[in-house]
Amino acid sequence: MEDKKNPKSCVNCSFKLPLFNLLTENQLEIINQNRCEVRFRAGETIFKQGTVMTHFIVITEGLVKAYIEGLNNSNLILGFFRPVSMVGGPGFLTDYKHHITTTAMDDTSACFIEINSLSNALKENSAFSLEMLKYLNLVTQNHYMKLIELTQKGMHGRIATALLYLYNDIFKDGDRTIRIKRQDLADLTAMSKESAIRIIKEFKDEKTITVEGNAIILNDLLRLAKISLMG
Amino acid sequence: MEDKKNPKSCVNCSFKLPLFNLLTENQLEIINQNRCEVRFRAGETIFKQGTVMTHFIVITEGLVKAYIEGLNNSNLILGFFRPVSMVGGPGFLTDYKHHITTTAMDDTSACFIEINSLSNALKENSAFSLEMLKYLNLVTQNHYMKLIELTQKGMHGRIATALLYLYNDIFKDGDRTIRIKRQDLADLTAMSKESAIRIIKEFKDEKTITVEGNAIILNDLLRLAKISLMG
DNA sequence: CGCGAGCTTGACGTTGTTCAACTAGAGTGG
DNA sequence: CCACTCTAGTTGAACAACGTCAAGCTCGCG
Repeated sequence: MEDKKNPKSCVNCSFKLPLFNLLTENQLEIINQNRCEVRFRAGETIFKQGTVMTHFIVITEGLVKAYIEGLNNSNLILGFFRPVSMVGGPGFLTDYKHHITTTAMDDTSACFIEINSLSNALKENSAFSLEMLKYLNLVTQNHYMKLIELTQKGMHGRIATALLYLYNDIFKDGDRTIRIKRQDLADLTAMSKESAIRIIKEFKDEKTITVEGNAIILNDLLRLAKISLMG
Repeated sequence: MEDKKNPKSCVNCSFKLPLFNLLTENQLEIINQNRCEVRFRAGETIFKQGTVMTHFIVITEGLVKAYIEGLNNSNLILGFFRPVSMVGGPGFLTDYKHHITTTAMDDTSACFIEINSLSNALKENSAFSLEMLKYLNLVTQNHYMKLIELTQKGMHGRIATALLYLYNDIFKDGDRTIRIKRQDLADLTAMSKESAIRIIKEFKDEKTITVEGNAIILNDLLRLAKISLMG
């Protein structure tokens, strides 16, 4: 972890989320004075479930995994985040604790926004807080989908959905390659690592995907979509 | 369904949620002018997943079931609601669609609050919108718990948790009796009706509960809590 | 070279679903 | 009053889905 000088202010930040364009220069300046930027190496924990929530985090570089630490040391991955994403948490305005853990998957930069300056901005700026409400509602829609996905689909469908999610939202850089560890794929789809491996092998044997170590190439997106719908 | 006269205004409503005490008399009056109260008979649908979301609903009487209509005609019950509860939905400020279906379990009264008057109040009143953010975050905490519950526990644990939820939150009227249909218990715990029946029978055989038709008496709360933690 | 982390595989047991049949009770119409 | 029907509950047997355990593998790295 390395602290960065603050060459730029939130006011003219090039990583600014659209959401923050609703703030006045003055409001941004106050947020700017109460933030810091931190770099994480791959594998490091950014914040941990159960700890006190003092900051909102905005990912400005790298790749982050967000997961719930559940029962018997098994995790449920809620999703991955690329720049520029806000990673808050439902502790805000409630118990001010983190309810999830986030770790860096690649070397990652995150902007830590102090929570009080954020809630002040929300109090002062109603357009901003309505956008925040909208954001939370989108998150909730995702949770609904995830609940149905994980409770009503078989393993093939869940893996197919996960692969398409990773392809569409996380590794959307032109080619059809995604990179993920087997354990992470299992934690994303709520199954055992061995089961995830077996499904991946089936997809490989039927040429739907090609596997090269941690890289998975999606050959047949249509077939994956079909399996995802109900496999 | 029977329309009620409007003898009272939101301003002095006795069913008002604490949240709404943050509004000024004027703001409440505007909401009052754009609301209506509707009675539903047991079994009737209050609003249905997929339809346009024009109103927020506040339950003032009765009992309501909220569920996601998932795959293959199977539902996932998110929870039950007693007066006084707000039942919104993540369509607010996003796609303005209902993402869940709600039905009346008993004869039920609901206050329909027009969405524009609500979002105007949110725009004007920052304390109100911060409380709304808080409310949404609490809902999200619940979704996290539900995700872990449904993906990481066995059937015994899920049924025990469901029984305790119904006892603590929905049927908290002194005695230890809850009332629920087997199919609803299955939809609440993401299992088949037959499986729910079998677990209930096991609990009955070991005297943890007593069953009389749709009524279930929880004899051994401690044991249920233990099973709920990891059964 | 040896070590450790992640990957892979097979055998096996458990968990949970499906299907089909049967039961009980509540309403309905003759 | 009796058939009839509909819904909800119940049960067992067969089956499928999924997890666990144990072993062996690969590969990068010190």
